[in-house]
Amino acid sequence: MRDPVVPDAPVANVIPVVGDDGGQDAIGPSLDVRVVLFTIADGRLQVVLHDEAGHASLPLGTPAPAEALDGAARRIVRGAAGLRERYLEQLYTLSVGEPPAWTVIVGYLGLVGAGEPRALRPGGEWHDAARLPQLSEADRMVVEYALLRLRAKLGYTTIAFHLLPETFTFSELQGAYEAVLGQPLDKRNFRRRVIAAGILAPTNAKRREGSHRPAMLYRFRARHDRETYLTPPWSEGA
Amino acid sequence: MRDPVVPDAPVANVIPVVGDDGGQDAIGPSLDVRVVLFTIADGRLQVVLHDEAGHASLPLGTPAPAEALDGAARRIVRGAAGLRERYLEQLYTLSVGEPPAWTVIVGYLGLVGAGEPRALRPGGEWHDAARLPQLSEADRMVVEYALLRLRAKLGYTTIAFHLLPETFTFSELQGAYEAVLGQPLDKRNFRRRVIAAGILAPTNAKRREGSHRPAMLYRFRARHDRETYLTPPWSEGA
DNA sequence: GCAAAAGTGTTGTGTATACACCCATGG
DNA sequence: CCATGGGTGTATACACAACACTTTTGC
Repeated sequence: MRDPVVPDAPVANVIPVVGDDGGQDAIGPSLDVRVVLFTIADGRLQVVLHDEAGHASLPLGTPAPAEALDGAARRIVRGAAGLRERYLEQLYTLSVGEPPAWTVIVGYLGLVGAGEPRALRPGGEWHDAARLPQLSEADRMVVEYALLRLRAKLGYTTIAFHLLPETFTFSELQGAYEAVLGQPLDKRNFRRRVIAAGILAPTNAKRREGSHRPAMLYRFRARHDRETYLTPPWSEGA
Repeated sequence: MRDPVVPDAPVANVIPVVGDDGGQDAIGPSLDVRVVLFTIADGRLQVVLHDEAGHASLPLGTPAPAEALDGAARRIVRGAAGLRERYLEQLYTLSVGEPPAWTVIVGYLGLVGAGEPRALRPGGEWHDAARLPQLSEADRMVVEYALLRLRAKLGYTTIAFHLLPETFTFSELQGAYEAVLGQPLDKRNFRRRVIAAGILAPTNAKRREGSHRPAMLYRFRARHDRETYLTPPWSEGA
């Protein structure tokens, strides 16, 4: 039978299923929340890292007792990075290390709009997503997955708008897509699809910024289709 | 500025970002892994619940120190339910309750093929996914999200095969889709699409099981496109 | 021969792709 | 007047939905 055979659990000592005790007897893991915070600058996708003592790491923090995980992630963005995110989504949870360094890591994806202030607290720095310094195994995994999800969601959600300022030109929007996907897109087809989606509201303003025709400015028409995001209904999303 | 404004964190006391200490000083949450285990029986989508003392709950367990979360989920399926899953995927992590009952729950989605033995340990029972008994808030959320993900993934992955026996007829496959989606599908369009996807290998066998024309048996052609699943590259999937 | 499920095509409609030129402006 | 990015349309291929009848078998 050729069939997805699943290997046995690595540690596999049988721990009985607990009903609903506190579970405080065994030594628990430490828990931390890490955020992969993206923005677009100079037409390139960037990520916040904390460089300390020569090695870089994702901004992270420990949830306060009973603090919602989304709340902890928000707090990390605000506190550690000094930023205000526009979108936040839980990615994946993994368990790394051996006791007593056993840690459960909850990874988050965050987006910062190009309109917001993006100055970072000391120690934090924006890095090109394409050329990241060496990271821990765990951080690498989280970043890699964040990128995978972000790229995939460009296709079927309006997530890209959270990377832009409040009003923006078509070229900026297209540039955001290209920066995330890492490949150029056809201008006419791009416009057609975005317009067909009906998610842009034109403003009357134009942006004049060079010796060429001024560009029309648009605004994201909120229609925040939670539906298509495949995000759990209870999560607070953006 | 009409714009995804994010409310402040609920608990919002500033906890400094920790570098990489063990974090063992604050009281930690208890951690459990819960699995929403689906199968198809009698043409209906079913879920394992543990009925104890009158109220039902998802099968759950506590990860052993340093045990991978996927491993813990597998162990729960094997141990608590007495089953062997064909597919397993992490869903979401949530933090519920107040100290000292503070619990971090990692939710999993599991699939059991209709070919496998599906007898459950005492206390476990298969319930129609459409008519579940009352569950805790947390369990309800996890089940609801599992269904959402499963339905969505039917559309762009081959996940449905993990709900079927090793060989199956077209009608069984279509029935699985219909059971999960909760709506009928057109036979001809369904066949065309599945064949076009090139994921079925015909066997020579036929199934004869009534006073009507025997059906051709197919086998899933493994091509396990991890790609399309949008599952993290490090997860062990099925 | 009849009941019951298996199997099979065509047509229309919409959606995605490929592709090249004129427009408005500043200097 | 020229360099620069802004803005526009068409033709073709492909994907998806709607829809009904013939085939093979057991009884």
